[in-house]
Amino acid sequence: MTVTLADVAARAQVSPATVSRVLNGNYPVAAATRERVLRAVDDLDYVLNGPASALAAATSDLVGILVNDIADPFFGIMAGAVQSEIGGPGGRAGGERLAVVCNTGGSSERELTYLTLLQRQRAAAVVITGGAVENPVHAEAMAGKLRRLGEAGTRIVLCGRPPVPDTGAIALAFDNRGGGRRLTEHLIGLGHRRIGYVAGPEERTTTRHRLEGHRDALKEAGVDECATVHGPYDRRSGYEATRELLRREPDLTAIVTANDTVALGACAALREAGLRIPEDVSVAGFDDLPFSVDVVPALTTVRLPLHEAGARAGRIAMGREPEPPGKMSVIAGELMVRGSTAPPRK
Amino acid sequence: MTVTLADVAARAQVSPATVSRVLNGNYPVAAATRERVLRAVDDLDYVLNGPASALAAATSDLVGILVNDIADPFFGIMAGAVQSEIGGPGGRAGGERLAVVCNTGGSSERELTYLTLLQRQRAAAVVITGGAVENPVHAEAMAGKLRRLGEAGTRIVLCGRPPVPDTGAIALAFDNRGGGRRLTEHLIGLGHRRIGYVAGPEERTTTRHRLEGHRDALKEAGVDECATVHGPYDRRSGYEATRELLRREPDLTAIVTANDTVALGACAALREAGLRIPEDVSVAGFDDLPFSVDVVPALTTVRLPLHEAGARAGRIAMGREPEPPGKMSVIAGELMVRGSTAPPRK
DNA sequence: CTGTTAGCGCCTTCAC
DNA sequence: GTGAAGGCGCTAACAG
Repeated sequence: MTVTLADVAARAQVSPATVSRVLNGNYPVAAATRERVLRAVDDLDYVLNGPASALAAATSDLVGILVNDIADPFFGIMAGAVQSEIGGPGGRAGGERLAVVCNTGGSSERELTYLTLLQRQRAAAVVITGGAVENPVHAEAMAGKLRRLGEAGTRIVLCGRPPVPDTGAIALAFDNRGGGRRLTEHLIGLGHRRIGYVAGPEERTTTRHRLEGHRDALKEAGVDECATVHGPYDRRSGYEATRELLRREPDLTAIVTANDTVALGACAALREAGLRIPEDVSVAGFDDLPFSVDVVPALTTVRLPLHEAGARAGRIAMGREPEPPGKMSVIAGELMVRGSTAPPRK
Repeated sequence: MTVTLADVAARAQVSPATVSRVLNGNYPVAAATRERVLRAVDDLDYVLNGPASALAAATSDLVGILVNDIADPFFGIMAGAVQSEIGGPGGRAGGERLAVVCNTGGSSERELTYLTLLQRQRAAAVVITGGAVENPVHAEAMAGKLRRLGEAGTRIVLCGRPPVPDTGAIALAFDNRGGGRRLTEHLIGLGHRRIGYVAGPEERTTTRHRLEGHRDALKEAGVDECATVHGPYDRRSGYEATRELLRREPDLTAIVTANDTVALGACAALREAGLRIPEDVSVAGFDDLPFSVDVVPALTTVRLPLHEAGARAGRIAMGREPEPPGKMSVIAGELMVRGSTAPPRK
């Protein structure tokens, strides 16, 4: 059968409690005894039973990370950063915590389901990345779930979405509105007046805030809004939405997109239509994913410090960094002007 | 305090055993009773205690996924695919299994550490993605660890690395050698004779196999090997290695790289040196990541069916797809000829 | 510093 | 179809 802590205790001629203390290192144990125990562990190839200790100690070494899509670098970068900060000393027996990555696909039901699953695991913490779905019913359910998780002792950090009041969750929000605004201001500054917009899916905070920033900039400059098309945050959506935009507004001179991935699709559609970037049409993205500097022309975009934000979320989740005042912090984006935007042709 | 199964039982006026049976659905229970139990669960907002059931049942709902770097789409795509196949009916109480993603950073020690951690969690299965480190000591340790994991009932699937004999692990290996060979054959066919190679880190199966394929093609065509530089699988390495190559072999007409990400760095270095792609120098990648079709010129590369491979690994890990004969299957890559390669200038 | 004693919350034979 | 009882493997007070 599988070797247990009792077997180790027997071989080391100590009590099970002592073995437990050695393994968890949270208690003074004589050096000689520790040696003996460690040797026994080694001899027997003993591996602690995680569920058993989690049950007895009422905590676990699991940290949940909710993402829309782990294959998307936007989320992959944040997840990796969270992960890099949750290990190290501090946890039980070795201090290594494990990251449970949950792909929600952007569905609010799956989000809730995964939170329940993590609650079931008695996760030590949960980091929720990406924007939220804006729907009163779901928001209500979400708030309740977060509250219960928090009461059960799970620390919750939102990374890239607005706070959820009265839940105890810490929020690190990106300044999507400000970024969207600066992007469009940049275009207007170059002389563009007909600016198409490929937005993300509706009913999502990220989509709304970026779009609002865009509209703020237009309004302030007294420029009329051109066409806006919504779609998922993927390349294909950028491609199709751009074709649609070109159909509806043949005279546009610039396109702002929901994010860099969408921008890639937009560029492909423009080229296919025989339009040059940026000579005929300027294109702007959002996020500044790693590939964005390598496409030709390099993409003008808003850099979001995804790695830093994820790392910070991880540290806060582990209690290794103080919570921001008011349990909320806004992370700014940085406008990156590159080759994909230029003044419009006369 | 936290509500337990006993509380639910009391409220539904049944025994704890019955509640357990309803929740796990593995046992006949009268419809009326089930109703009552379910209502009580709802009323009390009861959430099963995962560690407790894992302890009692000696199994868990966790599936481990080892990756080098989750922020790299190569791994993100596979991890997402695995994840999409491990849910659904079959597990305990709801059937949802959780994916524990472990970033090894390519370190063999961390790989071993994570396997131990997953063993501790009594993971139902483990999928190990990416190439292996080729080092006798580590290989030995690895084989032992996999064997013990297997004996403890954890199913193991290797996705993208060669088999480890006598461990019971299933292997889905990519045909890196064949892909590398076809890529170089393509270049030779275009007329290239001075082909530089930016390889991945040494002592890794992926690196070695791709390089061997390259050399096989050279030898068969009677073409001398030009320079080869090793480095990590990242953009920066491609950039630096390419500068090094240009210094050592100014007359090269093509560069083959370890993967698409490295190819991006190579392209940047070439452009910086005032060289046009593909007019002055052809560039080829490997993997066919999503962005590779969007860079300009689009990258000639070898497409690996990452999503399909990951999904299959997930299904095999869950016992939902029969094991390949001989516990091993080779997955072919497909040569994608695009704009980044062309005949050399005369 | 170390041993003893109770559980942690659930599942699973075994009877009814 | 349902209840009763024991134990999964470990930890956390208490004593000493």
